[in-house]
Amino acid sequence: MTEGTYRGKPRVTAASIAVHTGLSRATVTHVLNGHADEQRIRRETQQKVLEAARLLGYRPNASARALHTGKTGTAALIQSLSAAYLPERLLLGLTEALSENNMYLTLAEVPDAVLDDRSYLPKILREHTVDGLIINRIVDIPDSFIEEVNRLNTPVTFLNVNRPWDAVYPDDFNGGRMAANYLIGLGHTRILYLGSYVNCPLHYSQIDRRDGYREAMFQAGLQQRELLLPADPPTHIEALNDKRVQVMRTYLENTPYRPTAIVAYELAEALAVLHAAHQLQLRIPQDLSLAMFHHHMDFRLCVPVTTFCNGMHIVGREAVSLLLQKIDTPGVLVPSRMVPIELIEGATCSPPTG
Amino acid sequence: MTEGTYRGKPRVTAASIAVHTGLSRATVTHVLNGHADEQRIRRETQQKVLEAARLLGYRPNASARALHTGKTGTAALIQSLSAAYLPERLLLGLTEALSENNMYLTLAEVPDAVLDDRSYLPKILREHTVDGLIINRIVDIPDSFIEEVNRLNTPVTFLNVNRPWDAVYPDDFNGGRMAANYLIGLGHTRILYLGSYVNCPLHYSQIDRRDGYREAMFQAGLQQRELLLPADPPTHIEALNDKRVQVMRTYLENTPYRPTAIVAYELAEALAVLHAAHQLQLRIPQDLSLAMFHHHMDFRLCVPVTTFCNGMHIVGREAVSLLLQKIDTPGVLVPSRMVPIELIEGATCSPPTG
DNA sequence: TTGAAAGCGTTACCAC
DNA sequence: GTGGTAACGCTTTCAA
Repeated sequence: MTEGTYRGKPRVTAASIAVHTGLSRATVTHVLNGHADEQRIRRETQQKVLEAARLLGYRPNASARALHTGKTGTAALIQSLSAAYLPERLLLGLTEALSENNMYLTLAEVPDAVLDDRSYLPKILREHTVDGLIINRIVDIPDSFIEEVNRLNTPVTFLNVNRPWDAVYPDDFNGGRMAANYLIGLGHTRILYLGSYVNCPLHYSQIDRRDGYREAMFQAGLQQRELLLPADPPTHIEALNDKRVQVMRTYLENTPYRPTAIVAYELAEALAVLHAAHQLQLRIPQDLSLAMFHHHMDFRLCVPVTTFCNGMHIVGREAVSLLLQKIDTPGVLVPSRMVPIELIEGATCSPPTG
Repeated sequence: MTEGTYRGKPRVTAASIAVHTGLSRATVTHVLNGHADEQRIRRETQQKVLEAARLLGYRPNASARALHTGKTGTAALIQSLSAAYLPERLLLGLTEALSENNMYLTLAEVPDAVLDDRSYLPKILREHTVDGLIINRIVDIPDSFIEEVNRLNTPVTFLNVNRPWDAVYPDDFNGGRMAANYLIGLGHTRILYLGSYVNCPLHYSQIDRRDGYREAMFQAGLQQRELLLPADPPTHIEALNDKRVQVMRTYLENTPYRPTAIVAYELAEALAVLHAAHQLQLRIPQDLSLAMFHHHMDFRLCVPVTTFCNGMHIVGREAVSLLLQKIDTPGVLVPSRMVPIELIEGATCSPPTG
């Protein structure tokens, strides 16, 4: 018996079609793969094959093809379970670009413990399942992990990490400069950079945005001011009396020469500003301008906060393009690509009054 | 030559190990698959095999295994490109549960156009690439699409859609009741249900939450009040003068016997309430209590809004469990599972004052 | 304990 | 134009 079964129904393979049409397997696959004309197969025969395929509900078996071609047609997105940064647009950019190349994205969350244990590799890396890996901003990737990955001989691209090779990430340094210069251009001189304390090693974006801000302020001959809010509230209870808003309010109340504009590292900091300002009856933007970094302009906030957008959609697409390049010509180091930050004007910035 | 090459380096297969150790292929795979003891293979031999595997950097080829077993070890998440609802916790629940069963999640976004064109099936459905499909809340799934999917003989689970079979979704009707009863329990009598107009067919959750609210109010002998905000602002310009907040404010200002509590359909509606209340100098919760539905308590808002949480993490896990069941015993209809809504108390609800 | 061999569904080369 | 056939890497049954 040459035909397997599935759920009681016969499994339809290329062979089934051959049997059904009375042709050979080769002829069938030639037609199915579009080599029909090249092989000068009769129109009539082609029709017969296609008709049979449709009739029988033939679906090619991807595993079999993969076994033969050596390509699975998938890329894996690897990220740490606890600290995943996966905005919808990033996901969209990745799947979209992969799909345009007839590939799929496979998700592989990695428990953090694994990253520390140098002897253990996650299953997706221990097997030969994907054509390439996209490693997404694993905080403080251990060298041992990178080493293991390199030994795999599988093409790898890094996402949202500022490595010199094989990475795609937003140009946050220039973003920081842009944000500061934008406010300077509006006439502000007392501009605060607002970040947060974190419990883990700094992400490059935390450094670069701030440094870009510093550079712009320096160039303009303005005094740099920086404030760090307490770390994000980890638990429910702490959220109830949000320390972060409190710190922000205290700062705005007590600082001599109160800033007239703020560059916020991310949405979380911007929200703290909005709340503190509300509590202090400071009007935005009349009394205080606010700009932030984020992956999109979030309309649901009801306040269109002027946003320096880190183009995650493009980051995703570029990452795929870089990965495909590495799959095509393996073994070469590709210079990293930076994606420009883009300003989306909102309603929270205006020239300083008074 | 029996060994293929990849990037100039020899490709390591089970055969390589056999050659390297001087054993047969079968012995090697027996050891590799843990059938060693069962096959009573010498300890010493086992060691030799494992050692060689480690040394050569052997990684089993998933395609080859899949070809033989008929299982690829992946499930596809199918969703419409435009209206994807993919909270992180849902994704986490899915990947987590799949990973516990040694499976992966493959993402397959489907352009909306495809859903309308009954003759066209997305690539992932046209091929035999995954063991099962998880179809996520595709707004208004056309019957023709369901029909096509059923013809595939591939196990399917639906997510966030209230179908009687093969679906997993939050119990939004009971959620609506819970929310209303919670506020009633606090002593409120003037409770508003707040939704939004939408441009597409209603999602079941929009109906069920409201109906649950209605039922609870009816049971308590209280008057039902409902307000629909204008549709979400689609463009930047419209966001600048947010109609939604305006409508909300007008309502709160002008309604006789202003509600003392509001049940909001989702975060977006809750934010409109928060902003309108601010503008009207209404204190929350003293002057106005607020509860909403969402997939988690969003701490970044700085206001811990009392949240009726739709347990997307569990929904994801249950969907996988249901899918696995369908993969194991194909062809049977499985009754859908509803996931209970869970209350997470915040700081926006209190007994009415005055 | 170990080895030989068949087969999974596709592809592609090489005869006819 | 068409039809054998080997190969991809793995699993599993059956002999030895």
